[in-house]
Amino acid sequence: MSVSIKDVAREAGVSTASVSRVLSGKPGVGKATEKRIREVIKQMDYRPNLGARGLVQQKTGNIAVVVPRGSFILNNPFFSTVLDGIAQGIDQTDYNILMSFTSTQQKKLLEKKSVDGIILFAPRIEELTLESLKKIGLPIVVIGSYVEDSPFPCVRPDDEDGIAQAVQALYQLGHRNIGFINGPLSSMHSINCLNGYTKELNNLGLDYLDENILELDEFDASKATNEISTFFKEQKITGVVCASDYLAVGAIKAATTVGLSIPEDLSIVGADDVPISSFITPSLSSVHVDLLGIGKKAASILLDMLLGKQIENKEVVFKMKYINRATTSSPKE
Amino acid sequence: MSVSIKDVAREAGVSTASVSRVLSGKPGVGKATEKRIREVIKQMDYRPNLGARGLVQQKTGNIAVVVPRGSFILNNPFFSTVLDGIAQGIDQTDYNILMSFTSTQQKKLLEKKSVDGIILFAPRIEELTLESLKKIGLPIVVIGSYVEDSPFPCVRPDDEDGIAQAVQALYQLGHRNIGFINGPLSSMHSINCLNGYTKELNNLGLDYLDENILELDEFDASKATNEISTFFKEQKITGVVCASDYLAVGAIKAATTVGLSIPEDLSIVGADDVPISSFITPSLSSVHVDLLGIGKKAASILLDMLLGKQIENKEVVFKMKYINRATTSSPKE
DNA sequence: AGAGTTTATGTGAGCGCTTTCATCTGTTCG
DNA sequence: CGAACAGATGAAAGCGCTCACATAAACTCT
Repeated sequence: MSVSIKDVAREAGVSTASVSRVLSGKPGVGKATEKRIREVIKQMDYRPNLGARGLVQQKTGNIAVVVPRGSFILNNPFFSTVLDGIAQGIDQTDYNILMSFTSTQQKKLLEKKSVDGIILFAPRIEELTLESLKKIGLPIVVIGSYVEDSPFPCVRPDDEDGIAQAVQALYQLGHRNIGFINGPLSSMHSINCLNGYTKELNNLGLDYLDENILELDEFDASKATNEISTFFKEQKITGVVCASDYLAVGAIKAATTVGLSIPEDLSIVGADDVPISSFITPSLSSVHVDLLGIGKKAASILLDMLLGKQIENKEVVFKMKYINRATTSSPKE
Repeated sequence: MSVSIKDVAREAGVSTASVSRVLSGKPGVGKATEKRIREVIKQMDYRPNLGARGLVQQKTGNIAVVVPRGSFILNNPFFSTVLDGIAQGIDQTDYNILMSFTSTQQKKLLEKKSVDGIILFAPRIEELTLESLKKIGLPIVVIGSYVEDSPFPCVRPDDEDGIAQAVQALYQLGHRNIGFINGPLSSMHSINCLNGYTKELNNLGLDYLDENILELDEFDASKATNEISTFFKEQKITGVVCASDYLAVGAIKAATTVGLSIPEDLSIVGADDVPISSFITPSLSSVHVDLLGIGKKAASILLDMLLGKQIENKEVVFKMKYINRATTSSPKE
């Protein structure tokens, strides 16, 4: 049995109330008493039991970060960078991050009362999910997918504009036949990217060709190298933009496989500008977005909600910016 | 105010004790009563308050995963893959993962009573840390760095043997002048790697040359490309093994920068075989280890400790295995 | 100096739950 | 048919903490 507030109180010759006051920095304790209490606390190595505190204060001190199941997302730097941002965002608070991986664990968390709020990584939110989320009755911030009538604030990159920038960048380099490798349209991100691609094509007066688009089942291109290879063989595109850096890395590999050299034969642009992108060979042209900032923002919104503040912006969109690196160049004559 | 066990009890016309019994699957509740209680629970959408339960049961239901501060580690696939393993390991239990980033947050977690056990990612454990860890008095499993007299079980890859395998692989390809790019020797991992390198050189009857070794300040080679470039320019090595895949990616970039082509002019081997390694261009030869397994094992050990079981193996070492890919070949004549 | 005010401290209830113990009912069996 | 027992249920204590309230002590001001 570890030392409790009672033990400290007894040892210091005061009531538990006074100890509690010192602990939570509340006023109403004499200088001398406070000093003595602090000494006893340190000397006895006393640590407050958060569960008990939570019980009376009606909060847990935890916020859940829930991510879709599967090693893919965990390994995805998009996720880890945003998570890092979240961590930084709550660093100065008393909150802890409770990780939750959907499927089994989501239930655990959400079917019990163990968090005060939730940050949800969601590629997409369906009606059904939305309903059950509402039922939870906790502050929720969504990262990634804005849903029209969602009551939950959302923070996400401006994918649509990002992809548009990528298309435009290729156009300005002289490309006229620009392909697009997308993730599954079941994800909002893919939908936004596709919109960006289509719109910008339109803006530039380029033809939209179905065969220039490859839609993969997953964002993890490692499984799709073959598909991408085939895609490249059949197309006469000179540049391709990808809905994520992961996809772009897969594209590089596939292109190499079919004997295309980059960027001479094919220009490739990624999206999200994950840290390693600038770093692989050849370094990847991509569309940068402040992932760390997204995490921080999500955290700060949730924190505000937890404080009961009214959230003005239901949707915070982070601007993206094209970064030119070594996978892009003007097309060969 | 949300619905509590009392509300359920009242609604079902029983005592809270019975509801509690049903909840925790304890015997002693009649068939009919149980059914009624379950219905009421569902109908009222009742969820037990874990904090309150923890209070009486003297546990929190959380285990902490503490990682060193800094985006690097978070972005490191080594970490995320192991974390995934941990998550899988506790998936079937009632435990939740509380993330903790050292510096600020470690304190939060450890200076309060909010977890039952800890999984600690530690590049190295110093005397001082060891002492304070002991004081915590919680079950702790360390990932990464075994310390001689540590009372805590440790699970880690067999870096020493892994690097040795890499050196040997290069040797068998015909390399006789084999370099080594290491992380900071402040980390046990680096020390083990260095040992493996040195020993294997010795085994093979190769000369150990100080100038063939580059020791970087960080494991994040993105910042060290220059250093690596310089290193390559000055050396006449034909092959180099790196203490991690990240370092290897940096080495590829650096080599390219100084005009070395891979693997013709220089063979490169990584370590840890992180998912993306097989995937970059050229695909990276590396030393594979079951990172997911490491995570699972760490979780299962901690779970055992939490159950009060005696841990037999204070140290679990995962075998590594060299994987030959595209960054290695026989040296040019 | 006495009423009023501030400041320091203690008391005790109660947060939502589990668990021990007592009670009550119905069975079994000699 | 009554003792003995097993199973179902409830009453109540208490986990460690906070907080509203009561009390006591020390000032302030006219």
